[in-house]
Amino acid sequence: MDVKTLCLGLLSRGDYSGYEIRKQFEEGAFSHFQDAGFGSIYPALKRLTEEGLATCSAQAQESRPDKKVYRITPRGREALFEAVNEPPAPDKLRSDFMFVLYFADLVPPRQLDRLIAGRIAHHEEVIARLEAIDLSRRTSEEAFVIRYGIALHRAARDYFETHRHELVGDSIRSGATA
Amino acid sequence: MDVKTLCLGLLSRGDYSGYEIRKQFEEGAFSHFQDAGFGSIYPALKRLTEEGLATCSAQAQESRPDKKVYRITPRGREALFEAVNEPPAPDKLRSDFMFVLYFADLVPPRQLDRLIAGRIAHHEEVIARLEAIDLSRRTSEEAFVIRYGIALHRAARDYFETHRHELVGDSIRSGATA
DNA sequence: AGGTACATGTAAGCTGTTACATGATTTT
DNA sequence: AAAATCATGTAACAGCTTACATGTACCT
Repeated sequence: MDVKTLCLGLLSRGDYSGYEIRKQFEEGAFSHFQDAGFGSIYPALKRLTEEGLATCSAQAQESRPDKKVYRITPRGREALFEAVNEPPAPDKLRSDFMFVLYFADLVPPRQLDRLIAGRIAHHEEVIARLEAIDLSRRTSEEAFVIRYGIALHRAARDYFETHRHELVGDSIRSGATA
Repeated sequence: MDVKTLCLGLLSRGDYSGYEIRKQFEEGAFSHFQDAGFGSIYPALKRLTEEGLATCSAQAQESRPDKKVYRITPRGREALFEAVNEPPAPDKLRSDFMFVLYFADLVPPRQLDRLIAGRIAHHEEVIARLEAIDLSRRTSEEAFVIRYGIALHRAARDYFETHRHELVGDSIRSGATA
């Protein structure tokens, strides 16, 4: 799924500027399974407009660049319909963190401990962010996906809390603290 | 983490050919958090050799191309050490499947039901594959990562089994089957 | 005085994917 | 007879990331 389709999806639920779209990728309901930065969002919105899948209206603002608000067109909705009815490509996960853990014997115990603490904190953050979303204002599909995110991040957090001692516990207790 | 470093990691646990490395990405302990195809593995191994991080010995085989077996060098081990002691980049997950679910109202209920059934089956497959790994032959770090994979895929499977009715249950029961 | 949030965009570069090229052996 | 497995590699392409370019307003 390219960034173009991702943007189209967001626009199907409301009118947004590129800046707002990026914020949704960063903080919104999508944030736990998709990502995109300015460098891919702006060109994507441009192409969406060129292809007639969205329209753009520039809103003049004082002492700021024009805010360009995009709106999905009927043809854009068709394109989104077709995209979600295609068999989805397999998930792609790339976790440098897990790679590091796989070779955790090469990492000093202290650093490893900090790393895992940071990971747990990160999961807590994501959980808090997703829990803060008011589900009563969302479609049941959206709520399903958001709750999935919460469930998965909780599972990850719980795993680390329960098993972290298997990685760092012993090394910390023996001489490493000297 | 680029494919070069990923290959270096695998080579730190044994000598392998490009073909075998790909199999490990596909089926091995890594498979649930990293991925790479031939098109990136072969060039990566070539560069590893050029940079003196691995050596390559071609083993002649009858009626097959030479099998090129790579072995990590001491400098390769140093490079791996440095890589895993760098702060890891944040995880990157791209899930077209979750995107589709987010807009599941656009998908016919039957198709949605099949999609979710397939997803559950996929999680079962990954769980079975990871459970088949003999942990007694692995380092505790590797076992930790493998068990993490099992835990996460179980959580995902359980979520779908418990909540799938929220997405498709009602639509299936009402007129859609006509 | 400095950092963050608002606001958009381009260009170069890096990386990875897909398709192509080749060919024998083993399994179904 | 077809499909999968073994086995390596290149070239073109697509896509995303990073850095650059610009500037105001508000908060600390």
